[in-house]
Amino acid sequence: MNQESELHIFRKYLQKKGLRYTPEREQIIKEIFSTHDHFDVDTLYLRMRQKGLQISKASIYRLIPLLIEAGLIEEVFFEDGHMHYEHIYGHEPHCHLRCIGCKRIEEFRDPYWPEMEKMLQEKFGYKITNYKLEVQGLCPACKEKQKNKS
Amino acid sequence: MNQESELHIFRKYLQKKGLRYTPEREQIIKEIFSTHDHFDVDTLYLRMRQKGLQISKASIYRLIPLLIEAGLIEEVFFEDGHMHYEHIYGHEPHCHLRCIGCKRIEEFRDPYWPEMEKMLQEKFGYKITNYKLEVQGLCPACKEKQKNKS
DNA sequence: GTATCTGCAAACCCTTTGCAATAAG
DNA sequence: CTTATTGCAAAGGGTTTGCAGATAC
Repeated sequence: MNQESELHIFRKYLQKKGLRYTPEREQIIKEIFSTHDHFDVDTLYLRMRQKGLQISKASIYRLIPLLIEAGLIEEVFFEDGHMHYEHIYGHEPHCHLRCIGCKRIEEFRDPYWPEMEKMLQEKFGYKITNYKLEVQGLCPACKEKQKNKS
Repeated sequence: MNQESELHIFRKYLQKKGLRYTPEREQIIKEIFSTHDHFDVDTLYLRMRQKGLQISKASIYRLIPLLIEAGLIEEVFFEDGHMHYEHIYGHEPHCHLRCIGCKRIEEFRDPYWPEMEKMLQEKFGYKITNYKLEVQGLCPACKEKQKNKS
């Protein structure tokens, strides 16, 4: 939950891989974990520029696979022509409910997952590493708007 | 399940929208529904070329949003830099279990979905239109391979 | 007849990559 | 000192689009 932990985990990951801890990487990670929100490369880049941090997009793009492998972030969905990411370290596993009208995203816990996971392991013999549940629909406000149109 | 139905549904959709039913569109749809598999634009395009059908990629790209809106196909995942689609008309709703090793995909039914849907509708007030559950892991064969490596 | 559709090629946009200079360990 | 990293700009690759001719209705 606090920034030290993510940086610490990432440093250990870099060490194990023989990679280097640079000021650029530190700044990017701090920026990513400064909010609890999903992010995409462009938004992150602009956010950093606005704060006067001079980081190239290339460095962000090159960092992302490392953060994923280190278990700190993951791809959540591809939309509007680009990938969106979210933190996973320090977050309860959760699913997304997205409004197709206003693009709002609600998060919720999947109470059935433990049973489902067991079922999949038994039935298919897989070692499960990851799951992603995404539900789409119309939020109350957009539902209302749509009703008024028709 | 049979090709007439998809074409029929699509014709009705076009009519309602004031759009046109062309030989090109018919050929693309027939090709898409000639298998039960997922597909992507490039593979579909090459498959059609090999059969001697002269269709431009642009026509495929322009048709896809219509097929989605008509409820015949849907985006399943973005991988290797491009989108993958699957039929939904005439198919039971199902989820995907993908092996991160060999990229194999198993399909399964989610027995908990009806309850989950009800829960989401009650808790968030959404009108649910769509859901997508994707599980990743290692299939038995790839699990074995990985064990031997370490 | 009129508006949509087609194929082509160019444009677009996100992402990756080659390179030379820099810096971490 | 050695090897990874940076920023830049160019290349890559999937997808979209402008256009002029063709065609569904």
